[in-house]
Parts: sequence; C-alpha cells; structure tokens
Amino acid sequence: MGIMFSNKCELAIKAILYLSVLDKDNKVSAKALSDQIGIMKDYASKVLQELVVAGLICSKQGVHGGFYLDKNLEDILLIDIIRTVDGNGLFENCVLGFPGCGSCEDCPVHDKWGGIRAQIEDMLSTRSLADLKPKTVKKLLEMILGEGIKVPSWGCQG
Amino acid sequence: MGIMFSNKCELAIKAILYLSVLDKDNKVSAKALSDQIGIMKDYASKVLQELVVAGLICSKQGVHGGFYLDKNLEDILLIDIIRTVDGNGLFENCVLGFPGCGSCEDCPVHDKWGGIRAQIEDMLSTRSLADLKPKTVKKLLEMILGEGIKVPSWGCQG
DNA sequence: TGAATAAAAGACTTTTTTGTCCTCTTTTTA
DNA sequence: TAAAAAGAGGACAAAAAAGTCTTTTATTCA
Repeated sequence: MGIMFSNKCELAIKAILYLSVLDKDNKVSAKALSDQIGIMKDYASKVLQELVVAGLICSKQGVHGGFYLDKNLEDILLIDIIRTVDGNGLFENCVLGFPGCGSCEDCPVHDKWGGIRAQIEDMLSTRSLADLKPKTVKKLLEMILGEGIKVPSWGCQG
Repeated sequence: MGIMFSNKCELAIKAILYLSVLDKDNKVSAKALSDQIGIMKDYASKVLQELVVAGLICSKQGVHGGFYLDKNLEDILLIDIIRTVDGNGLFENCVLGFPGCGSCEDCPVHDKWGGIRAQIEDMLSTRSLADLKPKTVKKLLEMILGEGIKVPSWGCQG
C-alpha cells in the first residue's frame, strides 16, 4: 500500500503518465514500459490489461503492438485512474473510519478533513495529463536516467 | 485498509478516543470496549496489547483490570497513534509512489501535495485528545446509541 | 486459598493483495 | 505460410493483513 493509493493504483498512475509522454501512435509493450519505469513486468501486464478493460488506455496485440493512449491528454485526469482502480472511498468515507460520518455525525477531525479532501480532489481533477506533461517528462527522465546522472540544461539547481 | 490509515490504525484511533472520554481511573476491558464501539473483540485485544507495548495506553490484568490512559489528554495527539501503528510514510513518501520524490525530483503533483500533507499533519498534531474530547463524546454517543436514536438536546439540527 | 476476571502471549486460519507463470490468440513481417 | 512479437486470460504462489482461538499469568474478592 502506498500512502493514499494502493500499489496497484500507483503502478497504474506511473504507467499512464509514461504513456502520456509518448507520441500518440507510439505503442509500448508491457516489457519495455516496465523496464523503463522500474515496475514488475508480469504484474504490470495484469494491471495494464485491467486499465484496457476499464477503457482508460488502449492496446493492440501482435508484432509492434502494445499499450497506448487513444484520448486527448486534455481529457484524462488522475482522478479517473484513482476512481477506476481504488474506487471512490477516498472521497466518501470517514478518514478515521467512523461509519456514517456525514454532515450530522461528524468525527472529531471532520471539520479539517472536509477542506483537505476537497484539495486532494482538486489536485487530482483540475489538471489534465496535458497540464502535467512537462513535470511528468522531467520526473520520468530523472527516473530513467538514474539519480547520479544530471538532466542537462534544465536539471535541478536547488 | 481505510482511506488513509490501516484498519488496525483506525481501530487503534477509535479505541484510544474511547478511552479518552472515560475517567482516568476507569479501566475498560477489551470486551466492553469492543462491544461499545462495534469492533471485533479478539482483534481489538491484539491491537490494544500492541498499543500498551508502544506505551500509548496502559493496562492492568485481573479482576477490575482493563485498559486505560495514564497521560494527560493534553499530551496525546492523533499523530502519535498514526506514527506508532502505520509508521511515518504518510509524511515522508511520495503520494504517487515515485521513489526519491524530494525537493529536486518532484512528481507531477508535488507542488500541491506538499501543502495538503502539511494540513494533514496539522490536523493530526495541533489538537490534543483534550481538544477533541467534546466532538469525541458526541460521535461515540451517536455510535453507541445507534443511528435511529437522537442525542437529546444537543443533537443534530441540520 | 480458590474461583472469577481480564490481560499477555502465541499459534493458527482466512482473506486480500501482490506477484509469477504458462498457454492461447492476434498481428506483422520475412 | 511460418516465425516472432505482444496482449489476453487464467491458474497458481507468496506475502501481508486481518481475524480467531487457546493457554498462561496476574489480580481481586469472597
């Protein structure tokens, strides 16, 4: 388990972010994808297949087949991935696990959590993969090139 | 798994909140506690024991024994429970699961997440169990009395 | 002192999540 | 058309988390 999303969901996010930086007609195999971003090939295949079934990504069998994004990056939000893989609990359930923690029966941290949850939802839904792309490219390059290697010209100064 | 904390951690939070509304010398058995707040008795015993070992709560064996809080409520913070049961990952790891997501190698949502995380930390650490007590009493009463029963005089108006 | 109560301790089982492997089908290209 | 590449699908295995049960130890009280 990650800190807020399941491992499976984190894998899905990484995979889709990776697809988002490729050219639209550039399919990538589960093997190549998992080699690049350091996730397990077999499990990645499983998760990618689920994402295809869910309609988040597309796939094509055979030589030169692979996974790819069919939609415009403007139309894909991180929250779609979260909802598909992990469900809607983050946006519905009580953060302390109290049952029926709604407007009336508030848990002790309900007042604060409402605002925080709204910000999380905002973080995941107001910017599309297109908006995230510059940072995604940078992060993925850093991951792929490794920690020791500096990204030329626009590398970290701090 | 809850939405942000493990089931075990949620159980621990509920149990300690329950202890926080009792008189200081009022010990409660695992059975009574779990009956009241609707958690499983045997698993609760396990978790309560861990909390004793961790020094968060106290216990006493034998007739009229049970679990209780030894410290002042002002000195107990929710974040202590989180850190003890679930560790420090929520405050250290990347929300998208990217490795080494620090000041330099930022993930695509890093800018937003930093502020959100700070608010979560604030929510869990700036108010003690003493501050939370009024809401805790209300919430626990609602849980114990059940949904159909209205809490007299200070019940929900909305 | 013996019975009852309640935590401590640990073994054990079940469920969920994660991860692996194998075979089948589709697609392309030589 | 055969070989190779790559996803689809399903069975299976391992690990982690959650949950159950039994025995032992400590404490109180009649």
